[in-house]
Amino acid sequence: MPFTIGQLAKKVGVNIQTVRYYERRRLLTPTGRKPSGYRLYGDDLVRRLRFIKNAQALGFTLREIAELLNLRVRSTARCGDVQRTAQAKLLQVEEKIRDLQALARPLKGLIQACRAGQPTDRCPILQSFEGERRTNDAKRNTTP
Amino acid sequence: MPFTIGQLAKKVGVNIQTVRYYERRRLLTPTGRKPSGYRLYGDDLVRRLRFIKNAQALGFTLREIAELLNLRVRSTARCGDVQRTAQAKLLQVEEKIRDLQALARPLKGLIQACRAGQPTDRCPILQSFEGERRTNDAKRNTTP
DNA sequence: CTTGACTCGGTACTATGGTATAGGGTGTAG
DNA sequence: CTACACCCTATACCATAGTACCGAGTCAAG
Repeated sequence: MPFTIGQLAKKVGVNIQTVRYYERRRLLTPTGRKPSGYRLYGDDLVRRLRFIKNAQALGFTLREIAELLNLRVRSTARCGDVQRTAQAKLLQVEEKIRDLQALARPLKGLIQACRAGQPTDRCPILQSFEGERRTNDAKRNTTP
Repeated sequence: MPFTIGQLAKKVGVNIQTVRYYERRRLLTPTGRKPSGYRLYGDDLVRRLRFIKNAQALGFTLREIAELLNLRVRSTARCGDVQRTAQAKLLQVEEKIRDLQALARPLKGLIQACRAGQPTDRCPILQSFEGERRTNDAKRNTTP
């Protein structure tokens, strides 16, 4: 019992055009087509679409999301590639987690300060992550 | 010993145009100006600019970043606002952390599988976050 | 067998976050 | 005092991610 693009879009809460856009970007290929040409989707594609939207909210670009989705061990060959990519993504993810934890701290402090009626001078948020790491951003060109 | 826009941009590794763009967006006001009109920046603005770039990599929009940067307890008045915003941001941050941890798990599994030479059928990443929460996205219009 | 909701592909438009370029002024070392 | 690197404003342009609209075909209920 597969469903149409409109039903998929409604289930996940995205625009129909967006679904078609992801198809052009090779992120979300329909399970099949009706003879009429209508796209047909199964539940796995609901999960995939949700993944895309969630990953986006974490600061991954569509290009990076495609990379994540293509990660799997097909055979012993190409395993080096997969391992390298997965390792790189893992480092990226772990850094994001650290940064978010650093950001959570002053937010908690702020909530405390409010409760205590203690004015906090300057901006306490700035104390969170001051590093100059700049790990991210697939879009940066390394040789300008 | 404040410095000019070019030096600021170089310190943080962003384009000069970008710094001016953030100024237009009211995210980064120079400390002062020379009589000639040259913008002048201090070390606090280096930190602020780094914050902006880091927060962006975590999936916050410039609008959200401005909100974060304006969070501080000025007086006992307006404290309700601050507390509410900080609380909302904290929840958002904590959800991002959970999602990233969920994403880290299959990445680790993948690296293990590679080492063991165990092919993983299908895409193991998809198992990470399947929820339909959709907390994020300040840009969604609530009434379409 | 018509009507209304849905879908098709294609093209055009939008918002966000930048980046480039033009035309002119500033600052300092030689 | 001039050459060169830097800065100014302003405007134009770009990529990414999405959205809207068009004319035409599809599908199911009445």
